[in-house]
Amino acid sequence: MSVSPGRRSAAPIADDGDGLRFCSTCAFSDACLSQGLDKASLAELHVLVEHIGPFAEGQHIFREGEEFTAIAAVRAGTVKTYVMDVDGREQVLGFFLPGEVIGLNAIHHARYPCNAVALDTVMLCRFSFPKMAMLASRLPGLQQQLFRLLSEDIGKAALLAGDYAADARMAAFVVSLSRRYQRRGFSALQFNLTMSRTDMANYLRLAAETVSRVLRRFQDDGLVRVERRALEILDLPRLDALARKVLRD
Amino acid sequence: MSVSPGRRSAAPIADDGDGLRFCSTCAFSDACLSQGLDKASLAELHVLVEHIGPFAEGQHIFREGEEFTAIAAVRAGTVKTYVMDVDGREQVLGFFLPGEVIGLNAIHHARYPCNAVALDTVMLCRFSFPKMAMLASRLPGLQQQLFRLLSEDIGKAALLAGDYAADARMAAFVVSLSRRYQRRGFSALQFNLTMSRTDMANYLRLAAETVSRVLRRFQDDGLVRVERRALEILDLPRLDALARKVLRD
DNA sequence: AGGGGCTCTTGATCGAGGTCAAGTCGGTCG
DNA sequence: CGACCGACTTGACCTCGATCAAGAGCCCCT
Repeated sequence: MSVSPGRRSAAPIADDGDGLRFCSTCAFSDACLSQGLDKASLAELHVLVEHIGPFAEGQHIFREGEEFTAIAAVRAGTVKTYVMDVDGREQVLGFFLPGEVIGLNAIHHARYPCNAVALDTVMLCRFSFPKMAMLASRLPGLQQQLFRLLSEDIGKAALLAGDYAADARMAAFVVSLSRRYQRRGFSALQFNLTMSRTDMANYLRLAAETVSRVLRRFQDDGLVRVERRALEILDLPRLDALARKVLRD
Repeated sequence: MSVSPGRRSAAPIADDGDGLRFCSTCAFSDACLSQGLDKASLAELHVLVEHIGPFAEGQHIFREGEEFTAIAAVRAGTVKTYVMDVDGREQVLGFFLPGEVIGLNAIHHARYPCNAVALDTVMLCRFSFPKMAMLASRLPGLQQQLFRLLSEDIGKAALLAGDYAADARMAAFVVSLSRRYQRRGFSALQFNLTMSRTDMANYLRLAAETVSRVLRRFQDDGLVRVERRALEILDLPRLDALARKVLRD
């Protein structure tokens, strides 16, 4: 990606006797790229991995307009992507948790169309995209997985586009985080909001004050317990119901 | 796609002496799939094309939940994609003009996540996706083009997500249509709105009344001339300026 | 400890756009 | 031709969330 990475290291491959296995340091974070691949393919994919980081809070991973060279899976921490409005206001496009892939929207113009910044200490698995594409030509499973990831992001982006009430947006956001953490093996009911209220507000297209008020109301209604950045979900079903309009599962 | 297509025909390939050429009946509509491909690749791609249609106004091309088998390039007419809200309200996701590709967001779940309906008489070029993916393995140019198309749609979807004023949304919509028509060789300054005010409103997340009022204001300000579905752009620069917040070029 | 930043919260007011209601226009059908 | 029906327009009012303003809590720093 850009100039900023801390350290780099080749990815070690562990052999557990049964054959090649994913290296423990990035096993779960690669999951979304490697789902459905056989061991031989995994090994080939693994050669492409470059572990980079740590990025400190506030450090940029790439910036709008930079040449696109690689996609990256988040291994640890949270990445925020955003663009700057014509009048200098930040527009948050998304938050990427461990296991999720950043940079997919850069393929089209061969330039990153947005900025990506670390919200806390971030570790990444970097994949050269040209090399990845070449490999995908030989590995149908990998190609398919890339198509799937890209296609998934189209839907995700459309999610926030609706004109939902502030409650529905907020609930959907919380439920989405919960599910994504759960999928990666974290607690679904207790986690930290790694982003500021302002970031959440920018993402949800609400004012920061509204985020505050809605969270307050959620707490008063016994849906969640919020204290600073720590969030506990107390009534997931009711939260789900609120989020349903947006998430449409 | 689903059960409804009218006629089907194999795609004829014309030889202009200089070698294989795209058949005239779908030359431009395939453009976005075929950009950057050499002649040999084009010929291979062409074998996959199935011309289907015409679909009459109101006829569905696919429906939410149906098994995903193919993507399709619009050859003529306009396709609207939409989903139904929990409380039965239509949410318009997009309009697809000649040359644009529908079905890309279905790859992920192997099911169409939305409905697609013809707004007027629609002709399509249908491509079996499994076959297309296989071919893409052999033709790096095609694979790249598919990645690009998918990546492009991620950005497009994010476009509407911002919290823009009604004017900006409307202007961006008109400018976007203008550019897309122009790219396909149609007039950039005079075209028909093939969708109803309600559809536009649903797409732009506005009330139909607001769409009416904004168009009225645009006309009073000398930006456009609207009469029923016919639209003429009178002051593109000023319209561009209004749209800028949204389109960010 | 005591500032001096922040992030976040809470309250008061305002406005863009939604909603409701009533009309107008154009097209279609008996 | 006239009645009807749908798409569209226009006006009056109201609501949700933005904005403005002020205060509370937390953290870092000397």
